Amino acid sequence: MNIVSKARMRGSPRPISKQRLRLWLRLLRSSRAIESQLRERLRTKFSITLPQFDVMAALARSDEGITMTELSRQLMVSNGNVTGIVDRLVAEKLVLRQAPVSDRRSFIVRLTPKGASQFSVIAKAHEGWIDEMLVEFGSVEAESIISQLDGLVRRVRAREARS
Amino acid sequence: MNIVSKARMRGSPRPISKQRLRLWLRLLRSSRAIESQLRERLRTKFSITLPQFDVMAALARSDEGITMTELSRQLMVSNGNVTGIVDRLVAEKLVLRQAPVSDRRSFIVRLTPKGASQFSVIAKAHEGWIDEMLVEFGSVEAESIISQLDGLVRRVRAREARS
DNA sequence: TCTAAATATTTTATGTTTGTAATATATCGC
DNA sequence: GCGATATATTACAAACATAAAATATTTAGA
Repeated sequence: MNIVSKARMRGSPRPISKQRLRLWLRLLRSSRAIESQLRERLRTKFSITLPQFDVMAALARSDEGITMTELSRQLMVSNGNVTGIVDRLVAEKLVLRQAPVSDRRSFIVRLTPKGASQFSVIAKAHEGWIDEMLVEFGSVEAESIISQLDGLVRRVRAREARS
Repeated sequence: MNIVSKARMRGSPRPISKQRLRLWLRLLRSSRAIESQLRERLRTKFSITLPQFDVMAALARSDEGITMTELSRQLMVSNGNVTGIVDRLVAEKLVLRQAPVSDRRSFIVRLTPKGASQFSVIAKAHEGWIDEMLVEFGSVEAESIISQLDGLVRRVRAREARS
């Protein structure tokens, strides 16, 4: 019998399910805190929204560009949604849609040269902001939490597929 | 000199700033994965949105109700936004606005009896879902991550105040 | 004390992002 | 070719952010 079960038997006010709930609330609060910082800085320093930056980051990872569906999958955002974000980036001439010859249903989205060069500047600043905000996390801690969160996401996705 | 700096000197492909960036991306991905699960379950099982649930949860923590501004602060959501969410909850008769005698600028928002009783049912299910999703986190791990995330939020808030 | 400026609280206005559902078009399997 | 599937867009409503406006309170100064 572990410490937690013993604690519950003694009527402790902190059963494991409450602790997990607290963990979730902290996870949520941290994400929101970081997101709102990023959002504000991207807006004031670079006049771009966070979702738009996220799209550009996904595109920057592959030279040939990626499809709308793949974009939606990577950003964990509905596909109907990606359309609007890409539309605005296209209007700014930061990305472009290419019709691939193989499949006329889909579009390949790519960074324009202008988009790529702007992105590299913004990404550098972005990395610096994150580095500052997460400065208390050392290498070992970071890797440990990363692997735990990966496990969490796998579990949630499996659950999702089941339902 | 620590391991990380040594690794950087040898030209390692994983400097600490990249690790922190990865940590941030995992944090974001996990939150989104959990959020989308919660959102879907709240919608299908209880016909309520996640933000509406969040508001009810904040209200449930204090019997006397709280002001719009306090609600906005706790949810980390803009105040202009809370108005709409509360409006919808008022329309459903789950919460009500009360004008306090002391300060006629503000409103106290409270759960109605109907809201309180519905919330307690939903909250129970919610806690179970979280418990399942975070099942891989034990008590010690959870507390450790919680305290690290608390530190992170403090740091981000301090940074925010400075700028 | 009394009034004007500063501050606080909320709502409204506008635009972007989000989700779900429905639709249009293209591809694939049979 | 035809039905099932895949890809993207459109339609609609909720949620979000920022900024401005409306109202109430507090503070400071004459």
